Amino acid sequence: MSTKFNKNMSQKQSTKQRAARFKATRKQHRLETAEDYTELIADLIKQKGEARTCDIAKLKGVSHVTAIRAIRRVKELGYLNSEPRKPITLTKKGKKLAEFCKKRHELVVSLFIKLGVPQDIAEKDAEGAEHHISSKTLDAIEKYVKS
Amino acid sequence: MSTKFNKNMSQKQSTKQRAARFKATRKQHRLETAEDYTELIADLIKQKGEARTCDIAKLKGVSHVTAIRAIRRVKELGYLNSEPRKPITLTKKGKKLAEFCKKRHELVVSLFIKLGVPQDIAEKDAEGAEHHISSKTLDAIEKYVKS
DNA sequence: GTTGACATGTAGCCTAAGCTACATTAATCT
DNA sequence: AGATTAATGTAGCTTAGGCTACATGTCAAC
Repeated sequence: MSTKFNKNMSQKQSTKQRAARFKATRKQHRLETAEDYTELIADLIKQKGEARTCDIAKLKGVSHVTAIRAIRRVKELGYLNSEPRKPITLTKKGKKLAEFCKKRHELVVSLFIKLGVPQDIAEKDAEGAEHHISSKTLDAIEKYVKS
Repeated sequence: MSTKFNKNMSQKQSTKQRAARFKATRKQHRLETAEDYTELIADLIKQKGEARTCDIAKLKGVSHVTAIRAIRRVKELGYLNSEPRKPITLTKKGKKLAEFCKKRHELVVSLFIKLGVPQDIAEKDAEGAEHHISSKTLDAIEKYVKS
């Protein structure tokens, strides 16, 4: 029956679409670490002149071991340079990413604040949510925030 | 020097605050699986009358093995009942969670759409972002969406 | 009542992100 | 210079979330 056929097809389709969304979210999660560390390092360099492992670990709220290993992976992704016992620097790619992340963070926080959320909660919620905001949505947020 | 002292103190404070935000985000990530599966199961029960492992795996876009193990953990958290080779049901706690997640998802999607984001992108971005939206921020979003 | 298909379960592997405990290097302070 | 402290690195463990390959259960259709 055509009705049933169509229903089944559309169900299958929406299953696929939904699965694709979940997959995209998981992919984004794998990038979160890189984004967080890169942004943190940019901040430290701006504020202190250099980014050292122990400060990164403190800021991130993890053990220095966890930080060391995360930094190694972010390095492998090409966002930073690090040599043993030397402060960390960002590559061009890393600087770009940090800039984008900072802007995105600020826009999401601004959005929440404009909606009436208190600053501290806006910061906390933005921290997790921002990584999943695509550039199209970001554009829309920017328009609203600046209107 | 008092100035330096205060600067150090406030820096330390903000480091702690920032670390706390990251920790909260990590904690939220650990709950994401539970939220996703619970919501998915509620959907399946509503649509098909029952929730079976293989359908959950398909919807989530993972292997059935991954689904089985995730379901076991969500069960341990008290959100669902599952017995070998039987369809899964939600506990009272699970039903409540599913309801909250559904509402939250819809509100976040509505927010993005109201900001001018196309439906499909809104859905995709909401999928990842929604888990990090606190109830206070959700209230603010609700007010805006319904205004 | 067998067969075949699909659902479910088990074994065992990988990577990421977390940890503690211990080792080493560097810097600072008598 | 030697001792202390702080930073960095290594070893080795855990848990969560992925996977494939193989084993078993269930059910329907012949």
